[in-house]
Amino acid sequence: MVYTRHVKAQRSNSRNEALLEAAAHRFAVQGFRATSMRDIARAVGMLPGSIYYHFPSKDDLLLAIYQAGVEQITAEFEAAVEPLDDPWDQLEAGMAALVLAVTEESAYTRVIFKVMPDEVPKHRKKLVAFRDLFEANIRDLVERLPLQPWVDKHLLRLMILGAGNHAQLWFSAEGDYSADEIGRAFSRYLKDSVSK
Amino acid sequence: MVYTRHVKAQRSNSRNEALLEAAAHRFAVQGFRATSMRDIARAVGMLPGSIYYHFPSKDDLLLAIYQAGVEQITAEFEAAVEPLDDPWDQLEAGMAALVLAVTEESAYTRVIFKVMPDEVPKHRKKLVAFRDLFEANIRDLVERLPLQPWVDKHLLRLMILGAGNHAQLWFSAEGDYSADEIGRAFSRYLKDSVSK
DNA sequence: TGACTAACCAAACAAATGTTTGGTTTACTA
DNA sequence: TAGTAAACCAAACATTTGTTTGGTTAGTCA
Repeated sequence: MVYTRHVKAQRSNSRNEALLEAAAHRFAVQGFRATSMRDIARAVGMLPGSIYYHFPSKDDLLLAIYQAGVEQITAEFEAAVEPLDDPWDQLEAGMAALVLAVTEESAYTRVIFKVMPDEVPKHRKKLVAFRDLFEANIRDLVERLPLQPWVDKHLLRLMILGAGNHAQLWFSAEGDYSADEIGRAFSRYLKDSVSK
Repeated sequence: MVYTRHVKAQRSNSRNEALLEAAAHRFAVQGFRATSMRDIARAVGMLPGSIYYHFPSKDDLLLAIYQAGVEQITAEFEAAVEPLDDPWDQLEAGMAALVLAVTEESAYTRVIFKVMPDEVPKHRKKLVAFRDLFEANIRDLVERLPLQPWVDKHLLRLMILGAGNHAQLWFSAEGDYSADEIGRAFSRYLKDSVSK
């Protein structure tokens, strides 16, 4: 019984991940509504109805992707920031990690910035909560910066997020800039203005 | 004959604008795909099929909105920037105009930043062209800034656009900031860093 | 008045959508 | 080897979608 469950979990996880990967890729490229269950099924080589053996609905598919995406980007973000001591070095590394997350090949993180919570009313609150979970990292990062007194930390955080988020629209893997270059450039464009 | 056409144009324009206004509002709030022709029809008080007397398709509706939006935002942008002499004052006013455009009540301009060209393959090229038409204004604005030699004008322009664009996601009309405040704050956060 | 047309209605259509249902295969276990 | 359950197929279902078609109304013009 227990052993049987273990085997099931293993098998299920294998196809589960393939499904999540394929769905995430489509969601990141085409968006949520423009991606049909038939698209996803075709990508993993099964029939549309078969997806419902693994996930109860399309909405829940996105929810799972959101969760995986937040876990991944948070891990990447912390790995890039925590080793550094200087807050401005942290900003530089953090923005680089952000731009990387919205442009990298792995689609889980990209979905978070491509698909907005309003598109899935059923899970809107949960999706917002997931986003907040990540954005708290940026909030903390800004909080540690020694800023001029006239700088609004709230607005600065939203500016950082917006600049990074927007990169997904124009970033090209074969382009002139790497995600790292972009993130670090953005942080340089801010530092001397707002720094104390 | 000519007179008849004139009358037709007048009448048609009246309902035409009502349709565009309603469609733009829905597109700006819910997005393109999430808005059905039935939604739009209900908003203007007619049946879905009747829309096709005024516009040949849903895609063409968006195209017309895009055009109107670009004309409006370009006009607003130039009206805000041209009277000013100092390039940095122009940046401040330009970013304020940008944030206003993505958040203001009139929905035409908001649609441009909400609905991406890829969502309407039929008119993708034309939509991109319309966007470029506006973005050229920001390009010119950045071009006039006296910048440090290490500043990449291309990246700076995209950062400005991203920060402004992103405001549509969190701006609240009853919130703590006006569109003007936000835009001017953003420009301040950049100026001293990149200025020569 | 009578013809004409702009503007709309009423109803349907074909296609695509998310999802359900019942059956079938495959592999492991007792 | 018989049985069990995971994993999937095959086919349909109900709904929503953009759109079309033929008819109707109201106002204009000669």
